[in-house]
Amino acid sequence: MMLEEKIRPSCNACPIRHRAVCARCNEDELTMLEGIKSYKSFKAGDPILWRGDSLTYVGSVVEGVATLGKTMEDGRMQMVGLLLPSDFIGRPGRSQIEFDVVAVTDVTLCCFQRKPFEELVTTTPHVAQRLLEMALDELDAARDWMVLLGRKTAREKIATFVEMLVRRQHLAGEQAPLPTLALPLTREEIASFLGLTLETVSRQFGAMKKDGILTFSDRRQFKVIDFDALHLATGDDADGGPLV
Amino acid sequence: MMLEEKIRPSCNACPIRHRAVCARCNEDELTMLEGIKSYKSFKAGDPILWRGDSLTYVGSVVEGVATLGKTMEDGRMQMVGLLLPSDFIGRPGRSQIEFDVVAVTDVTLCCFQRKPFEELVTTTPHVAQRLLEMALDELDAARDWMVLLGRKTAREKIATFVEMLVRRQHLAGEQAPLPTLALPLTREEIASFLGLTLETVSRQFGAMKKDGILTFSDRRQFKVIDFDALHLATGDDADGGPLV
DNA sequence: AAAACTCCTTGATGTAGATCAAACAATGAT
DNA sequence: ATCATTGTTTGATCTACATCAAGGAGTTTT
Repeated sequence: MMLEEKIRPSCNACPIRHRAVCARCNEDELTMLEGIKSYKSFKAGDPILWRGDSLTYVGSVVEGVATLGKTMEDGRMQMVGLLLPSDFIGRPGRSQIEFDVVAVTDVTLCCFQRKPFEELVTTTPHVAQRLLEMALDELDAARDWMVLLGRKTAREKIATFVEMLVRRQHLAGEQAPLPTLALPLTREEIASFLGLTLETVSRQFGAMKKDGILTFSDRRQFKVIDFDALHLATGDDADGGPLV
Repeated sequence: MMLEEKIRPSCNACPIRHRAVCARCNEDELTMLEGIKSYKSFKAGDPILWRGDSLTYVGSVVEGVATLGKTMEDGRMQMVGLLLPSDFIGRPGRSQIEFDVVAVTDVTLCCFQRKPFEELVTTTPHVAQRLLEMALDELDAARDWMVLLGRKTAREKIATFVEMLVRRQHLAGEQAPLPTLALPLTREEIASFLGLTLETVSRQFGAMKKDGILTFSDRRQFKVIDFDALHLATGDDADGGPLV
């Protein structure tokens, strides 16, 4: 909730506070959206959508963390996205979803019925445009992640992942110099995001602790001590392209 | 050219034959598009766009094959997309491109000036909608490729790649049972698409030849002998989700 | 027709990270 | 308090693929 307000101040005026669509909606459109809107909650661990499920809703994360992934027949699993507050779920124009969506913490979604939502997309250029913009952002992020999966070392993967978390959580909070950050995923979940095993993730966290880049107060609570060293360890170039 | 006509018969009536936008354009829109359209050609090996280049055009591949990729500072390279005829290049709403686009064969593009094209997107819901649809398709493909990069073995990667080529080239030609297919990329380029080295690619092709799945007449010309074995080798499930 | 490329294959060796295995928290249940 | 359960660390070993190296097979250049 706070997040959306920070990103798009104009959302304050919008009863829906939905990053995707409210920024330039007029009164009629907002009323219409309000009518097809509902909030849904999921407990940590709950599946939200299963591959092949028919999509009766689209929406976005209001609170909590969910993952987007695919499991192969023999059980190998790859996460393909991390859904944090303000991220969109579902695809207007598609009746089915291709990936599994799972709540990793308690999650609240703000949902719109898909059919009427698609009506809105069809008739309202700025909504379609905003969704296109978001889809292209996600596409860039997915492609950057392909570089990570295909070419980066285990250490570079971990560093990139941590840097992404910092960047995403920084938007929400203020510019405090050394904030303690929450690690919303288990070692196993991180591993399946990075194309590694949980043991390798654990060892790399250990190494970065030893190298004075990170400290852990709790297994799921950490601080970045040396941002420069962290960035250096990502293998990305100086300016640091956008990643998720 | 033939390709677009097969995919969207309605494009026959459209002077532009541009899969992205012409399907439901009216006369005014077509005239407008015609005015900002131009064809551009590139020789095999030519860079088409470099990361960070400002995008003055958007467009799509009419003929030839191009690759989309990113090179890390130390030279490691990952391809993140293969651009075949009808594929779109560039992002309305973005002034810069995040990846390198390179012609691997001689390439012809059909280009539109970005600024006026964006005007059209802003004012014409069905164009924005069509672009959204395409972006979501690409996103699904990118995510499937993330599963490949993160979790598949070398053999599975090669099998998946070959199956994708078959699928893409099948749309163009007719349902001939055993067509000879062109391998548009070198071993090195395939390797950088699959997150492997060229030696591993070569060895895996060798193995699949020995196993009676493929035959090569030339290094760049092959036939699939055993489609079932090929699909089995991909590691994907029976129904075979869409991949590029 | 020889030289110089570029691309590909094949072999020998090395290694990052997987796999196997055991023990150690932290949490929650009885 | 004790016992499960779930997540994490750490160690020993293994292996798929990378890396290093050399030679072959087509092209293009001279």
